[in-house]
Amino acid sequence: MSGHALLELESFLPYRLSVLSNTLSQAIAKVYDKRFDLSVTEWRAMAVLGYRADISAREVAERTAMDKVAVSRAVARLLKKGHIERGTARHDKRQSVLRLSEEGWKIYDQVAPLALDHEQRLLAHLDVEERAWLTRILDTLWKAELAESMR
Amino acid sequence: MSGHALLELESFLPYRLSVLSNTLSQAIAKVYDKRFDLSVTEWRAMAVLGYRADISAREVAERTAMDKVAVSRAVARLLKKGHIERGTARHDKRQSVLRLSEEGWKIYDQVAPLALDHEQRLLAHLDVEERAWLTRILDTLWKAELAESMR
DNA sequence: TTATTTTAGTTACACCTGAAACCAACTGCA
DNA sequence: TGCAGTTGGTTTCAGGTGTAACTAAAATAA
Repeated sequence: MSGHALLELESFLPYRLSVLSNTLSQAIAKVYDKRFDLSVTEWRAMAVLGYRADISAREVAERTAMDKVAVSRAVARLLKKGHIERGTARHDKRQSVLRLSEEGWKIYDQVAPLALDHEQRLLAHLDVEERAWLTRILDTLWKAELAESMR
Repeated sequence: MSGHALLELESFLPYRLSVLSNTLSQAIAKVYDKRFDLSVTEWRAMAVLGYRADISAREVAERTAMDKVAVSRAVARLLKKGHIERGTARHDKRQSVLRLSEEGWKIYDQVAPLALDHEQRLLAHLDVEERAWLTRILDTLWKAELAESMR
């Protein structure tokens, strides 16, 4: 009976997720930071634009779970580097229309395989059953946390 | 055949982990930030000190997976607020010896249950089997990533 | 039509962060 | 001893970040 709540960080779920995900993200980030001078936010923006082109900054924000300020800055940097191109939506002059430039695609085509590769090397440690559980569980937790955050 | 690697962010493991863990951490962080004026790093340091007292800053860094600069700053702020106390190790005058102050314990005793509560509410969405799988899988991934980072 | 509110995106501010340089104390080895 | 290298911890600097305030355009309402 210590009289204090027992919070062991090492087994506390939010902490474990955080450490794992940060280590993971940084490991991948380091690669494209050193080799391609891309920050995490920049790469995320490029990643969604590689998957779906001609979308607005707001939609990039939604799909990357970054806030619009972060996106605005990432977009500004990517424009300056020439990795993306920006137009204006015909039906709404406020909205931008973003897409990877030819240069951008060249970088995407190098970085995306690296990222996927890292993921595969990790997943290689899990068998089929575990992967299925993981996917399902992350999905459940994500929905739960979403609901939680709306309370 | 698009000719480009298919990287769908929504199903990319590092991305999913990152979004989930950030949302989760921030949700918890918001509580103790608003109510107790504690940053994530500060709370993490307090959490390990609540679990194991009289350890050095280096050991806090290890146990929180923060780097020593972050710990140094967190410790400085916690000292100023009076939440922790600092001594010097007898056998090594460079090392600090950190522990929660009485004030610090009072805060710990309020925050720790809140954090544990949030975790419980999340875990409530998983059944016993899923929790077991999650624990095992996170453990595996963590070890895999550690090995990966040493390559 | 005009007035009000909402939305897309940028800017300003104050804070937080990591990398590298730094200092002091310790260790290992000759 | 004494010198080289390592380690614990702090400081500095250059950027990144979130919040709030802002502008312009669009949607809504009167």
